[in-house]
Amino acid sequence: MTVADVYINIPVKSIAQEFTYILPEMLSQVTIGWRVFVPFGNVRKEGFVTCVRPYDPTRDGGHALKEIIEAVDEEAWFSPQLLAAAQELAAFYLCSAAEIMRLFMPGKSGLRIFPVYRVAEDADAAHPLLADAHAHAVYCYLSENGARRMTELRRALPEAAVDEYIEKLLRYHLVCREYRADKRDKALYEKYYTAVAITDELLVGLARKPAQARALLLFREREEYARAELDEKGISPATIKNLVAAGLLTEHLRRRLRNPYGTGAGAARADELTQAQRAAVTALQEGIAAETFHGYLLHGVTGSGKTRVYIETARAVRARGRQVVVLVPEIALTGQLITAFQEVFADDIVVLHSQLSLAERNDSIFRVRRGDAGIIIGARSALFTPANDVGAIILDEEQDMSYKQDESPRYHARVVAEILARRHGAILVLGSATPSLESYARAQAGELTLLTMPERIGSQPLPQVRAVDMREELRRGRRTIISLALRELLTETLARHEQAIIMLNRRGYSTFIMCRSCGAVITCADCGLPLVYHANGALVCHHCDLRAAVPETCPKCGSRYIKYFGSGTEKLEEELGQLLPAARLVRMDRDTTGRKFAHTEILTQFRRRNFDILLGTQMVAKGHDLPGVQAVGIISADASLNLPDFRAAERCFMLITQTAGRAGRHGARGEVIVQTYNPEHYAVQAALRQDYEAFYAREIELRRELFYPPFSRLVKLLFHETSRERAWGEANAFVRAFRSAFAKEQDCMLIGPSPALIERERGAYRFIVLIKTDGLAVVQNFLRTRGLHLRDDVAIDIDPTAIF
DNA sequence: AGTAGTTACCAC
DNA sequence: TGGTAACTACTT
Repeated sequence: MTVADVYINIPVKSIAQEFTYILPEMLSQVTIGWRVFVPFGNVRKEGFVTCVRPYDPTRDGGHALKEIIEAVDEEAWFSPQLLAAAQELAAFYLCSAAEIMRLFMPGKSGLRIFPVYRVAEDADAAHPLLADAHAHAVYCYLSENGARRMTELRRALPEAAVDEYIEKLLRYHLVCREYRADKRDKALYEKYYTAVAITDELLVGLARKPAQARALLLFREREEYARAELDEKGISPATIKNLVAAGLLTEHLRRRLRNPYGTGAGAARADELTQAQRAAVTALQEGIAAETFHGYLLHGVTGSGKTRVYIETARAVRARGRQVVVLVPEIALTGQLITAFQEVFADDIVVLHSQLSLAERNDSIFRVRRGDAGIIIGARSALFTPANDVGAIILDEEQDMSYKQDESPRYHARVVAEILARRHGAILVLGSATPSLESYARAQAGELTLLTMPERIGSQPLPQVRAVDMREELRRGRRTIISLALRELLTETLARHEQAIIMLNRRGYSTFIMCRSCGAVITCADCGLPLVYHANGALVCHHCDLRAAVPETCPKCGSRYIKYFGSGTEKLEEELGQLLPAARLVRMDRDTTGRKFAHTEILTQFRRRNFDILLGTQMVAKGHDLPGVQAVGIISADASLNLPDFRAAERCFMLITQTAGRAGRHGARGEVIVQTYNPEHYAVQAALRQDYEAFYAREIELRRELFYPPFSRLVKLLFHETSRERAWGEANAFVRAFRSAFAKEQDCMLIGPSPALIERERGAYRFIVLIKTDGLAVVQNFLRTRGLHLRDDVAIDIDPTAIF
């Protein structure tokens, strides 16, 4: 007898283990990496096969084994390498393997599992419950029609309170519930037609069937038509049907792949590579030829042409027949990358990100698996394409914090990319104008090969960056968001018919509202964060999206002196409108980009010069190529400097440098104004000079002194419980255990427990314990042995981006 | 996650 | 005593 070890596709810690099933002979094709349909408890679930082996009585004899019901696909979903990578990731992030494997399929599961109800075999038709008219109606419907879904029952018996009576019928075992599954991958098929040889004789024979003759004539011009094409040409379905019946046309089914991005021209106009680009490409080509893992850090200033290097990398990988994954931090950035790649690779590209529909993602994956497309472009989820022979993984803007997923499993795309690249024997290319400290330190240490592109293409100068000291503005009595200098720059820019970007990293109108009498800030009832006032009149919690009305009186002291403080993008938009009434403004923040492709629309409109000023949160700063922009204003890049976060300076430096990089990429030298309350801060200073090395040199010393990454790795533990005391107690119990186990280790520091910034969430109190270590594996093992990863009240975050 | 079985507590 | 809500154990 053969058995299979299976992970159940349920993202729950307490069943993060393999379950053994009998593999029936019918399913002998099933091996490692297949998706299967299995009974689990009283339900049926999707599972992933991790091992197929002979029955072993000592191991499997302890309990009765159930049989695998079905295979989900016609082939394995996971190659052995991908399965191994998933297991390695699960071990690293201390989550269940199923949680990682779910990432590899659109919609987290290949099956839609639903219950159906049917009359039980041994049902007692004389049961007293059936005296009830409703119960009887439901029972009769099921005995006449067989197993039926709840939705159908509700529709068929609207009077009968079906939900309630099904519950009762189940309880008395008159009806039973079973589970069926549908494949969620709904392939789209199109009908195609081909004709037999069309002779004149044949057409004469059809003289009395003019519609059929007309249809057949079409096939003299072309061999094959799709159903829709015939439809367009006015051939009726009946005519087609008759021709098929007469054997004159043959019908074929072909899978149609949805492709929301269309296909590109493939008309590559190849500009000469710059010297720096050539050097980088040559080094990368060597790595590609070796077909073993090697990591590169491509450090190129904004406008140095990193995209071109990615394209040449992809070209070299494709020449060897291997696949390429190209990641950008946000869906909004896929657009321009796709355009650039389509010029070279035409339809050898698939796009994958979470905003596509399930069907579109499934079709994209199908194209990759069939080998129709070798270049996968997308946001971090595109890493989890079941591609079997990847030669290069490229992360653009590798420093971007959105590469970290902030819900479970809390993976970082950079870590996942490296693990996958090692398994595939692929190269890893991390590209950035402002590399993360972690990556730059690794490059310095020789773990990654550093490729530098210090100049913009065509010797275009970097923009000129000036600081405006906002304390000075205030002293001169100017209280507006826009400083005098920025206002002048904008006026000049508009007069020259050029475009400008203004970045203010807070959305909404006023960022908090406070009582003037008692100083109480109005906070979110659910999570305790200050509520943000929006121009539509609502108070919004930017964490949990709770909406509230502005209170008439202070909830604490009852006074009526409630005032608005702080400025967000909405107020900025209003002020700009008053300051520059002729300017055409467009705002881009989370509130204006809710819809699918809204980002792209705004940016396209702006590129077409339908607007003069693009204002928004940090999303305006991210890598968009906007040729008309000569001026950039950064309203308060240093607001984050006050946060209790060791990455505050890094964030500030990167935000200024990245935003400034949008200015003057084509033609004249751009101008940037940075409004700041901390003009002498080293991060601001270095950003003004756009001097990455200077910033790095200063920052890395601070990190060394404080034992923060890259000198340590962080593990964040979040203890959450409905009872504040229990949460606090559990956190402290862990701290005691940790301290006694690691008493002698100097390379392991523990901070906390301390209340989380979001003190409450969904009714739970939250405490944070932060571990700094240079022996990450030892800490991971400690957590595993103590079973922390199986506890429902503890969330483990390896390499957290936010530590509060 | 989802279920079935158990316990606790209310109404009568 | 019955009926429900809250809690717990378990899934191969």
